[in-house]
Amino acid sequence: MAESPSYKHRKVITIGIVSELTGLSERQIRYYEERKLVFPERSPKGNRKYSFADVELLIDIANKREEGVQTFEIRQDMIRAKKKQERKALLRGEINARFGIQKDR
Amino acid sequence: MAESPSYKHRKVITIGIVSELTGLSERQIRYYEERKLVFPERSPKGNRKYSFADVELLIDIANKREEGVQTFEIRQDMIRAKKKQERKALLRGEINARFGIQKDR
DNA sequence: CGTGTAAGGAATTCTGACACG
DNA sequence: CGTGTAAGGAATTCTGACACG
Repeated sequence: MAESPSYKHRKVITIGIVSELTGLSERQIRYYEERKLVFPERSPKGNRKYSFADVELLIDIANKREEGVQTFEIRQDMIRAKKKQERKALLRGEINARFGIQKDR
Repeated sequence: MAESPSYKHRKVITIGIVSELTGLSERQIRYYEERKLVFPERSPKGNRKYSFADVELLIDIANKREEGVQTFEIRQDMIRAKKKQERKALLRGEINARFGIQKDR
């Protein structure tokens, strides 16, 4: 089953701590957002909030960047990966429609 | 097996967000620290950092407080619970010493 | 393109204290 | 005892921009 949207995906970490956790500068982190690689939430007054999943993603991005991969390519790969999993989810959905688990019985 | 010291116990949440998450005022959160109920870490310049486990603990504390339980009693209960689990850990340790898993073989 | 930096302002957090009860 | 609040300062974060390359 999918993991609960709990600890790993709750957006609660401020940019300063993300910076410590990833070794990236705040400038870099904000720039990757500008390039649509990460999507922090915002506090009422506009402060960015990240999840552990975001932190891990940023570490992956940092590694790719070290290899010289451009943000544009990283973004393409992310989009492709996402579509791929969407197709899988769709497939699962179709299967569930025929053989899926019955709720309430 | 015990959960990894990962997401749930990493101290990465600032007090403002903990306040939002728990519904407690920052004053209350700091006071419970003064009464030795929570133990946040500190960033280099002194800002408090909490874990999701701390957030859950604070919610428990808030519930107890609503029932009129004083911080002193809450603390006593926590100490008792901790000792209880230490005894269990000790017991496990003794058993492992005789029948435990061997490392390196 | 990706990142550093100085700029100015707004929001956050910290501590110690007075208040009430 | 538990919590609110005003106080003053220090650290954080934000945006838009110039710089270099």
